[in-house]
Parts: sequence; C-alpha cells; structure tokens
Amino acid sequence: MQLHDHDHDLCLREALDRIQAVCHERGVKLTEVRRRILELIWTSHRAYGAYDLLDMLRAERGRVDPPTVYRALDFLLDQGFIHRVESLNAFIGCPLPDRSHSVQFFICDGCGTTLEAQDRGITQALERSAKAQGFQVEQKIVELRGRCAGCCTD
Amino acid sequence: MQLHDHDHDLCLREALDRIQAVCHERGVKLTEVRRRILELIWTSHRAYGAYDLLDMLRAERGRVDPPTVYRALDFLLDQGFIHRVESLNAFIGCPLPDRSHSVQFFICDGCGTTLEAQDRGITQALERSAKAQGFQVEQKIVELRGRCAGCCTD
DNA sequence: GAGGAAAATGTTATAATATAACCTTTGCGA
DNA sequence: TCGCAAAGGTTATATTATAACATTTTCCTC
Ligand SMILES: [Zn+2]
Ligand SMILES: [Zn+2]
Ligand SMILES: [Zn+2]
Ligand SMILES: [Zn+2]
Repeated sequence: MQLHDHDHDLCLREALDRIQAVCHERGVKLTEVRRRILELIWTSHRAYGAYDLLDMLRAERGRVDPPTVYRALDFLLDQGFIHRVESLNAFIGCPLPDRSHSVQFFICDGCGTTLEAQDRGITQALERSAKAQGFQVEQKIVELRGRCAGCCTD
Repeated sequence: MQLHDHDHDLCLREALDRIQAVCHERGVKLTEVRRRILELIWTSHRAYGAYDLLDMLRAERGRVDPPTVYRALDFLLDQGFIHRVESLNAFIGCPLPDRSHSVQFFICDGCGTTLEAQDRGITQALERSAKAQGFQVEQKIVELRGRCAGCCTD
C-alpha cells in the first residue's frame, strides 16, 4: 500500500463500509458517537491520542468528556476496528477489521504515518521463539519506529 | 535463563557490578539516587512503574518528587542499563548493558515476570520486512504478552 | 585553595493520559 | 407498556510524565 499518494477519501469510505457491514453481521451497533470517532481516527494514516479525538469532537459538538471518547475507543478496540499503538498512547484505524490478527506497525517519526503490516515471516519468528520457551502468547506488540521511505529521501 | 528458580541476589549483584564497571569506562557517574533506583528496579524480574519506584524511594527517604525518579530513569535509559516496557509504562533492568541492542520482551500477565530475549530470527525478520518497504528502523519495540511456562502449568 | 562552569539534584507546578462511580436516556423484546 | 440492558452523560479522581526555575555538588583551572 502506498500511503503517500492515494485517494484517501476512498480509503476512508471503504473502511467505513466494511465496518458498517461487519457491525451488521455481528449484531453490534455503530452508534453516532462511535461512528464519528472512527471517522476522526481515519482522518489520516497517523495515530491519534484520545485527547486529540476529544478536541476534534469538542470542536464540532461543544462539551464532550473523556469517558465518551474512551468508551467509544473501547468498543472499537473490542471489535478490532482500531488498534492501540502502545509506544504513542494513540489509536489508529485497522484496514482489515477481522478480529485480533497479528500485526506490525511501522511508525515514521518524520511524518507520523503509521503503516500496518502483516508479515508472515515476523509472526512466525515470534511464534517460534515463544514456543521454544513454552510461552503462551496472547498478544503480539510489534512497533518499529524510524523513517518511512518518503521521509528518508526528503 | 531460568527466572523462576535462580539466585536472584547473585543476579542483582552481577548486574550492578557490570554496570559499575561500564560507568567507569564511559566516565559517567552512577550517583546515589541513580544507583538506588537501579537496585530497586532489579528487585525482581518484573517491570516497575516510575511511581512504584517513587513510593519505594519515599519509604526509605521521606520526601521525593517525581522528577528525581524520572531523571534517574532517563540516565539509566540513555546508558542502556534499563529498558522501558511500552505496553506497561514501566521499566526493567537490562542484563546486558551494552548500549542499544534489539530485544524482545516476553511479559507474563500471570506473574508479571518480564523476560528479555535477543532472538536473531526475530530481529532478522523485522529487518527484512523494513528493508522491503524502504523503512529505516531506529527502534524495534517487541512485546509479547501472555503466560510464561511457569504460569501455564499452574 | 578560590573561582567558576557544568552536572546533578531539589522544588513547585502543571500537562497528558486514563478510569471509577453513579446517574439518565435510549432501544427493544416480553 | 413494562422493564431490562445497552449506551451515553456527568463528576471526580487516578496515573503517568514534564516544564521551569532554584540550589547544591562536582571538579577543572588558575
Ligand atoms: Zn488512506
Ligand atoms: Zn514519513
Ligand atoms: Zn534474577
Ligand atoms: Zn508467569
């Protein structure tokens, strides 16, 4: 995926449509707040902090308190529609909202772009290592910080 | 390394001796506060939050404020004597205090034990993936959450 | 050994991130 | 339409981290 030059409006619309469909399948509700926060998260391919989202929401609807945002984030995380980026304390939309897959984030400290990858080689290496020591993995956090291709050449 | 049954006093003493030596080589100072916080971090093979350490320090010396702890942590991180565990907002001693190596953490959500590994296979898989997309890696964060061998059989 | 710069530490205040607890409203099936 | 469960509103507070400035200590130079 080429994030530095793509039709992001389409990108966003496709993501929302997929998620809308998944919600219907699962019988869960993408309420107004949840949907709006999801859209805000999809503003770009950067990760947004809860308070960034809170500010954006306040800009459109006046008073909003933290629990409103955190509750929506909890829902979106539970459903696998977004991921939490641990090293940024921030949240990002998931392009493949099938629940709980093993992903890796490539986080550009230049432009903030955070790319989600699903590299089978990495996943296998992690699983091999865990197995070797009898560790039962529940969650794999892989976040590579650095500079994306676009920012290296700048 | 077998963390569930080892001579931890020895473990701690060896770590401190190594670090003492490295400080001398580098011409940096392991001052009283820094040394004590390092010892407190090495209390076990769990990761401790800054405020955990603050409380421990207060228990021994009365009033201590957050910057005291954070400054010592910054020094210890800079020197590579400890690592920050992103998904826990916590800190853990590094058994191999050579500056900046690629490590992985296996974090047991049962007992809290956090094992530092240096698996060449994982590191290579990460580097291969980054190279494939022209991403220049500065920092590799790998934290596997789950249950350690000891806690699986419990 | 006195002067002075740099490093370290002390102190105060506040920023940034996240959750607990309780109450009200909404949606929806019995 | 009653009543429950889910969602959202509101208030308060917990947790993690840093900014800014004052003081002390270290240690080099003369
Ligand atoms: Zn896009
Ligand atoms: Zn970039
Ligand atoms: Zn030990
Ligand atoms: Zn365990």
